[in-house]
Amino acid sequence: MKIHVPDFNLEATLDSGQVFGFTKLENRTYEGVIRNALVHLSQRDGCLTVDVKEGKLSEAAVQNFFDLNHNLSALYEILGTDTRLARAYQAFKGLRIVRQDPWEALACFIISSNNNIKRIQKIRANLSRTFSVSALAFPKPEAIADRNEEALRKLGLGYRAPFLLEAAKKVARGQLSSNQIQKMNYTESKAELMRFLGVGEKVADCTLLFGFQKYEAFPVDVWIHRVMKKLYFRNRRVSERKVQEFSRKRWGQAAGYVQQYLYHGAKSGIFEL
DNA sequence: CTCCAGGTCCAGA
DNA sequence: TCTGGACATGGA
Repeated sequence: MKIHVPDFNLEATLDSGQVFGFTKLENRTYEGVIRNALVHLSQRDGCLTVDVKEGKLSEAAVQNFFDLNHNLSALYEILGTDTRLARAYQAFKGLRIVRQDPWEALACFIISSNNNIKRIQKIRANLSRTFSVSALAFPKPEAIADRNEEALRKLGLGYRAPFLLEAAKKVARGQLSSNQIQKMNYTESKAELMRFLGVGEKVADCTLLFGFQKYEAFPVDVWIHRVMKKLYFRNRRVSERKVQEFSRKRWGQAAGYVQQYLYHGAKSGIFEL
């Protein structure tokens, strides 16, 4: 399958820490799962090649997964007119926020707390290999809910094992209905997610942004804290809470996208932290 | 050995 | 409301 993508950056999208299930193979090809289909992905200029290895996948599903129908002109207006953000715009134009499965987003970001990307990817792979029907697909909540804490600890979950187990049970039981969250506004849905043990502000924001397309969410992790402190607070001491309030007020419905460009920029070194 | 990683929880001001 | 320390695990 070949898709014309005039405004898309596959590498920035998959390498910016929003998904943990894609691995880079040789010659800039990515392997991963989109809506239960195993795919290989590569991009040459304005053409995205989707090689479906297993399962079925429509072009519309790919468009949906990569948020390709989202007009980013409002975002580009912000990035292009703020001199502090211009570098991220130049470097990553076409980076899009993937529409992940909500349960996978919740689970992976529970795992992400006080952890590093390599280990998050590894733990996710361990979960898929051990509990899922197909090797690279993220396991259903039921498949994890049936296990015990010790089984999860063996996969490297550490002290997060009970968090993931409880989350899986609640979701499997239908206590986190995606439809329900989808209908709630940002504040309500965030409070609902934060009822889960192991889900604080940051994990809730990531889940809402990456799993529920609540674009006003602005996850503040150590990198965002650092880069925002430098760019907008003259390197003066500022709390995560203040950074979040400032950013959500300044960027509104584009906050989540701005955050993703800032995060990838901070980690790539373009802001010289 | 110490420090850190897309934080969160808990206790004590 | 805000701050400091503990927390599994593994790599640097």
